[in-house]
Amino acid sequence: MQYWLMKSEPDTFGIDDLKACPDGTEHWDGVRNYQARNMMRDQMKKGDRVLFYHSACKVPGVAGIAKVVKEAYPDHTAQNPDSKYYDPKATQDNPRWFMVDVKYERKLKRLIPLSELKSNPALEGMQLLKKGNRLSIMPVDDAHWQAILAME
DNA sequence: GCCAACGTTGGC
DNA sequence: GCCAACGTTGGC
Repeated sequence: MQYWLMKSEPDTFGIDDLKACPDGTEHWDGVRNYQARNMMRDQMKKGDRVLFYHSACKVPGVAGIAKVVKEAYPDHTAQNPDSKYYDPKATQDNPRWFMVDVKYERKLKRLIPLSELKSNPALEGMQLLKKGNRLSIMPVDDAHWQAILAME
């Protein structure tokens, strides 16, 4: 079992939006970065748990927990010319982009702001906190997972 | 294969 | 809205 962190912009799709989905489950479409895609496609397994992170908003931080309920399959939005995630290079034979399904588990008791994560010595070295980090999906160490939940 | 130009992410 | 960091594109 692996822990992950996945970023989403709450103005577009936040933890409450996931919660509101049928069965609390939604496909994680729109990943258009190769590193993130590879991790999602090759390493994310059913049952893995995910920190749902709110990015590009007033108070960025960890908002809740979700879990992977379906492993990677082609991201069909890449083949839809009307989608903002359309990629003309994606085809049926070579879908190029993938997604997983995640299911809402719970919101944290409070949103844990990035500023607090940064000042927690237990989280030193965490990928999220590294300068210039722009990956929307990244693995989280067991110890870091525990340390974050201890901040609730 | 190099690298400049450009686009995007995301914190502040 | 600014800007640093990074990824991608495309000319050469």
